Amino acid sequence: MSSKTRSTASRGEAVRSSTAEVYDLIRRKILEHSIPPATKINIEQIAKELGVSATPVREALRLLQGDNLLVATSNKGYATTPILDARGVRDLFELRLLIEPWAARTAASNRLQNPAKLLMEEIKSFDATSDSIQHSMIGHDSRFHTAILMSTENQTVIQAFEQSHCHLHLFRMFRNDWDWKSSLNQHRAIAKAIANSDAAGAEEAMRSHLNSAYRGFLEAMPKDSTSRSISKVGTSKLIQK
Amino acid sequence: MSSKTRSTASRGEAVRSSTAEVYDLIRRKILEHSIPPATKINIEQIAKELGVSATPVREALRLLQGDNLLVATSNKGYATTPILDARGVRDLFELRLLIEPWAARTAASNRLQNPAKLLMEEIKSFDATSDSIQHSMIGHDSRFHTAILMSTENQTVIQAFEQSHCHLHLFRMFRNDWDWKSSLNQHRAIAKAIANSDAAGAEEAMRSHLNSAYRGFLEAMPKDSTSRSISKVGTSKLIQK
DNA sequence: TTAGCCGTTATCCTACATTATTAAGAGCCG
DNA sequence: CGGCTCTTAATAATGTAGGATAACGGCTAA
Repeated sequence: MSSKTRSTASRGEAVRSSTAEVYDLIRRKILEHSIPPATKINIEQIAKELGVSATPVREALRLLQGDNLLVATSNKGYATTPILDARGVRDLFELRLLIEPWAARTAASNRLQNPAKLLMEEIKSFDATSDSIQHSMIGHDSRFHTAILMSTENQTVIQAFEQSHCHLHLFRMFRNDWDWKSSLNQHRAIAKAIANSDAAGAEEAMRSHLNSAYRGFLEAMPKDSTSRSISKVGTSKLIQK
Repeated sequence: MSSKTRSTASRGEAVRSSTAEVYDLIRRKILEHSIPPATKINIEQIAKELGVSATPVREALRLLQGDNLLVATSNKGYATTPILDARGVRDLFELRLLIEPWAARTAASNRLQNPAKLLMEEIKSFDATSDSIQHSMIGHDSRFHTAILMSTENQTVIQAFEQSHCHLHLFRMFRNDWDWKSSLNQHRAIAKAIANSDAAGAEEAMRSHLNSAYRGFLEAMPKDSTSRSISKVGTSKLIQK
């Protein structure tokens, strides 16, 4: 309580509310996979670790529930979303096949803000950093597909796609025996078609890329569907500044 | 034998929390157009009228914010989403053109749960009730398109589409000079193609229907884009049991 | 082993305090 | 006298603290 932490910070820096701070932190933790799927979230614990009351934490959790990043159960609290089952993967790729080939076509047709340069740089920068394949591959994949989608500048479609959190869910089922070299080649083909303003080629390259990825995930899927329980996080710090 | 209102209601009826109750009510109010667009929401007022504290109201509003039904501004509160501008309408119809023709095709291919019968009944029941064109037409339109989408049974796509709240936004710009007879005929064509399991025909009928609707909305759009202010609701009861 | 009781824990809600925004009015200058 | 700014009070959002209720886990006893 020494100097006023909150009042009159009106020097341009936005006064970030407690709720927004908690929201950003937990959202980041989930998307960075610091919190495993189907993990219970303890309100008090987060409140204590962040030094805030329970109410802003609860509001942040409600926001994350609306974002499809948490599921809430009455009188039981919140948990991260579970691993996708076979049907969920199928539904997700069906959505991707509806949106992303169109996005690639649109990107190729966009001569003013053609994202090809950005895509090439993204592909190049991936080759360099290859320490942890899982993180770097999904990270690259996410940035690559997002860049194409963004270039459409259709906020409605972008929002509809992002709320599916496809890269979060796919990361969770990622196997180390993934054929990432093949994926990278497909990315190159897509980027080249976009660079050449080859709309039909970009659309088709994206479609075949998604089909190939779907087949890969199907093969890697566990056959048993008995992983439904909510695991409780132990004494480990769930949130750390 | 205690007459506690909340405890031991375990006769199958779910014990609905205050937050869920507030959420359902306000959500319904918005989707039923009882609350105009760009209208400020007063927390205390709702809390008082529902006889609950402010906290569950705030949680419900956060959920609605996550649903894209409210927008929040720091230290200023919540308001319903504003009227779509020309770009918003364009983005929205682009999303519809990505999803709905596919949904119509899928519905036509679905021989087990073909929704044609349901669609025909929906069209028939519309002809009867024609007192308030605006409500009945958009209501019918919403049910018709939703039924087709639902028959795909793809929860991911359904969710992505519904979070756009297209019928809410389109209702708000609806004009009474709308050519609803033409729309109804297009619905008949779509339903017939689905009934005949004509996948290509259903897809094309839906596409041309959406194109036609988009042109209609473009013509009806106000040319000035100066309606940006947030109107405050007066002394009228915003929420009524 | 299993059913039932009981203490613990965490969620959920209420009540209150604090902070920020908004609107109205007084004072000042042109 | 009119318009502007600054001040101030009312209003509403945001955060804290604590109590009531439901779920969970371990215990005892049949």
